[in-house]
Amino acid sequence: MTSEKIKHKTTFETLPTISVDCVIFGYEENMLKVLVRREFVPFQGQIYLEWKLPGNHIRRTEDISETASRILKEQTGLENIFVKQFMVFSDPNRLKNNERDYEWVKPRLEDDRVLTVGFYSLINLKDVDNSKLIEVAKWVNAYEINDLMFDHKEIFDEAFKKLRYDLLHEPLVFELLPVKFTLTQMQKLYEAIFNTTYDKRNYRRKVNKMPYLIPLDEIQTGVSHKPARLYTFDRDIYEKNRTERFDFRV
Amino acid sequence: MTSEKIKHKTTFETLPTISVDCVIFGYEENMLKVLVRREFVPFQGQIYLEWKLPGNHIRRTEDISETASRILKEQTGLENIFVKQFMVFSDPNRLKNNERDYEWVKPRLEDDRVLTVGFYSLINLKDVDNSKLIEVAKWVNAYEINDLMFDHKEIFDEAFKKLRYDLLHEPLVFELLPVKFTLTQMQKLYEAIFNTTYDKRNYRRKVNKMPYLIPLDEIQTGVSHKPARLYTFDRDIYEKNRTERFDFRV
DNA sequence: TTATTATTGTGTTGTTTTGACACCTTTCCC
DNA sequence: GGGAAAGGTGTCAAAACAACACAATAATAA
Repeated sequence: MTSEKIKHKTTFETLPTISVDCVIFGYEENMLKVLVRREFVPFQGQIYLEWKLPGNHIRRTEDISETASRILKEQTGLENIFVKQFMVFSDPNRLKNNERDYEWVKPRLEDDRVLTVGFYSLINLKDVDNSKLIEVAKWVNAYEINDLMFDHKEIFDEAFKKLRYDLLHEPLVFELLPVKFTLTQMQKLYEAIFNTTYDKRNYRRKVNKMPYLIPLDEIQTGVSHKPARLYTFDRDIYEKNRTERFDFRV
Repeated sequence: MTSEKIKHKTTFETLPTISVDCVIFGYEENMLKVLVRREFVPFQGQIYLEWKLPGNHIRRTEDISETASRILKEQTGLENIFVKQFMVFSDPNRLKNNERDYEWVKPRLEDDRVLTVGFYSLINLKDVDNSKLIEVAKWVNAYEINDLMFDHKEIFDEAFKKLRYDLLHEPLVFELLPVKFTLTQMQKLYEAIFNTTYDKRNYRRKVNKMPYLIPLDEIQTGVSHKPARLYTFDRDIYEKNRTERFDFRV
């Protein structure tokens, strides 16, 4: 029984100097959203309402992707979600730069020198059961994130940059869309991510070159305009057709 | 004096669960090279000659870029060199997958659960004074790296991938070239990195669109063919002209 | 001195891609 | 039935791309 207890302790033991912070992107109503957590921060006799990214320390027995997936499960109730590491933040003073935030976090830590690995995640918000969403969490328009605890704004900015960067190489938008979607939904998603607009005809010509974008024999229902044709993403075709770019920046 | 001694200890204190491993790229004689370190590994009565990437634990007071630069200084004697983090490797068993390597490394560690942050670095080999190069280090053709200790081959592969990936966004090749270089030198460098060939006329037309590639009024000397015109990279122009790509993968 | 070698530097053509642009068709709601 | 709000479509000029050969120039050898 003692040996069982020690083994159990190792499984859940966290490494005090390493954490994972997650930038969880979702898409809904033509808006790119990010999940933030609320905290009440007492400071000098006042209570401040603050927002931060979800995060946690890694466990001794975990790979960091497992940590990220665990955080996601805790926050949204979802499993098997796309997660990708994007950057390490390792300033020794990263938690100390704001006095208020530091006073709040210090008692929660074993060691206040914490390196964090940033992960971004992409969620189709149709899959999110809001009753499973952790009570203190909220989806915020990605373009309205302007003040977060610690260096979390910087982490968010870097994640957003990396998402755009990665879209040059991989069609990640499918992680944010339902299984069946219209071309316009996808267009508006790209527009939301890149904060730009694409000409519909040019965009349709471009995406129709994606061998893994499959037109369905179904159309939208319940819309007060001409119903759009539905499409889906074929992961097998995508994997079979992946090619590397032998290309460089001018 | 006791307080001074404690302060000194903190400055150099390393974090036992976090390290940095460096993939140092150099370019010479039309070959892309990588710096590897030799180790003699005793195992079951035999001594094995092994190669690994340079690496070290981070210090409590260091940002990981500082760690990477410190490793570079140790290995090559150089300072102010381009370094970029590319990936975190966090498998809890990453050091244990090979028994021989593990037995060698174990006594050197405080904790055998070590997360590492991979950095790649780009060096102009003309800047390297080989007398400053650490004795146990060697430059190896990047295409001939096939067996390294621990997960270092995987780290190397990922760095190489990221280098190519990043070249889609930034003209990093200038970090590998001397201040004055010929267009053909640069062409062969791109060819070495992408392991492909470019048509000279098409390549020249493409690079002549780089606003930051400055033709000099100098030509090569000491060559037994028509001397090529020299060019240089203007970082100020590059920074002024940076634009983001609103582009996605088909 | 001349010939040889090994490069450097250059333009053209056909094909493909890109950027800019407007209007008919289809559903729901009043 | 009319209006609103979309979905879906093609053309043209310009730019980019892929494929392709030979004159010019320095060092070295004969």
